[in-house]
Amino acid sequence: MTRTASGTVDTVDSAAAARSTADDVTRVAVSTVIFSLRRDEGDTCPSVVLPLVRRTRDPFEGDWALPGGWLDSSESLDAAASRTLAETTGLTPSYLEQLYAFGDVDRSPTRVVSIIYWALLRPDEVTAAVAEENVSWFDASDLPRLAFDHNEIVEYALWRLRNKVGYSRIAHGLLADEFTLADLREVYEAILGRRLDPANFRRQAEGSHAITPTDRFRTGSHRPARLYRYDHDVELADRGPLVARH
Amino acid sequence: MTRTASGTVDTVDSAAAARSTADDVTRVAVSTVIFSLRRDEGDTCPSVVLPLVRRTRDPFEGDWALPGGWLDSSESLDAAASRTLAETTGLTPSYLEQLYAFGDVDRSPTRVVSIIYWALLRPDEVTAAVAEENVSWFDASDLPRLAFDHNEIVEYALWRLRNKVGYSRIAHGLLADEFTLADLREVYEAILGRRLDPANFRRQAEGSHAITPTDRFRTGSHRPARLYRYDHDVELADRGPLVARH
DNA sequence: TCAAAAGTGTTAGTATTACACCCATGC
DNA sequence: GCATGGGTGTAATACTAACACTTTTGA
Repeated sequence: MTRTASGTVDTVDSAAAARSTADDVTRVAVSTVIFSLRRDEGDTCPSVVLPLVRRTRDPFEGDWALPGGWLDSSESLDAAASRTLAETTGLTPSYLEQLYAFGDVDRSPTRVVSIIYWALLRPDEVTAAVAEENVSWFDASDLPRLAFDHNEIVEYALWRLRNKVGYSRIAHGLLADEFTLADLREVYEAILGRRLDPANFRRQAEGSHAITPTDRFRTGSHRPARLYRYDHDVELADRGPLVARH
Repeated sequence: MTRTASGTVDTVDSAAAARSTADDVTRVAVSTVIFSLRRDEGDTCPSVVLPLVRRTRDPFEGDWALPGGWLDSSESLDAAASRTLAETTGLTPSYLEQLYAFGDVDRSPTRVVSIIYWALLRPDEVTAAVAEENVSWFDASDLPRLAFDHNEIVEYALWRLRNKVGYSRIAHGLLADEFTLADLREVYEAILGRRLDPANFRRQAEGSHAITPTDRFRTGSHRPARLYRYDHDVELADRGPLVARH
């Protein structure tokens, strides 16, 4: 059994073999940008927040970084994202999707290719992480200087989030099972950074057939608001052929 | 060779076993799905085609696979995609973008994480590859069984292409510098797989401010058609913050 | 009763679609 | 001339945005 070629074509095998001296190996890391929403006391609208981990060793010791870890040779990329996420933050997000592979030569002192995922957390899923050591939540629009190229990565993840909220149903990943239309609208407003007309938003949401009204209401300070839940038939279906792989 | 998984211990020879610690390292490959359009003789509309490379050794010897190669430790992912593409096919596409990272454990006999790119070729860029050995062009809708998980990868790339053509200007990457509106429309029709109204398409294209009319015409069998070219100011700007990195 | 959020109605503007029609050229 | 694709006009429809208005609750 020849152990040389496997990835793609083999016309470059000899060159690759010559290069693959032990410490020349490029390692593969997996990290995740986790988004959630937090509403500050008596605030106009919630803001996008994400958890970061303080580095305890070089390089970038003391700096904040995305949660992650090394890819284990016996697990898939998706599994590595879930595992490293749980290990570093204790979180198990409801929504997890690959974002991009970053592999510039100088993005780390040693050669590291990082497969980045992004995740969404419902408000009830957030509790786990607040107790963890070395984990802290930051406002996405007000980040410190992060380790490696992680500032750039978060910017890209935010761009994807804002884009995807326009044509997909990912707001689901940031809401509890039951929610009012105002809750849903606030998710969109927080991500898009602008107010939306309640009347028009209601019509769009109801017309999309992505949500179904329940017969329950949330009572509160004013007129009770009807609670809705997502149609599970409609969710996803915007990630293409890849979702069928699991 | 029909060896499937790497787990059958009794069939592994001693040399391979001796290397098995080194093989615990996951290697990184880079491959590319290259799309172009080909119009068959007297045909209704062009079809999407892509070049594949025949494997000359195990695993999947004799099968067709995506062009690619190993990531060199001294080059970025983008550079590796360009380099391996040129080495295996002689092509230098005008459009090249990362697609997805595939890393399931059993996608190859040895552990390989493949960073997949996708590319678009203008008709004038195609010539280089037809002369290469072991390279052949296939209709995207009629592929043979490919090596590894490359069938799945091509499906995903096609999905991305069809999606992106809806909100982006990537048709640019499949056309020569100057083109008629019928040329442009045919690109969309080939990718989307349906006919478009010429009148409405014209208005949309002209109203998008992505193209500018020249004062030249293409003369042919009927009334001459005005030639257009793309506004270079407008192109791209749909890949988010990542494009600024080069 | 009043403030405020829930929810409904209406209208203007804009984009999409379908299709009728004229124009210019090669044969 | 006439067939064919290039190019223009137009009406119907659907979607979007703006905003006036009614309803229902807690205080």
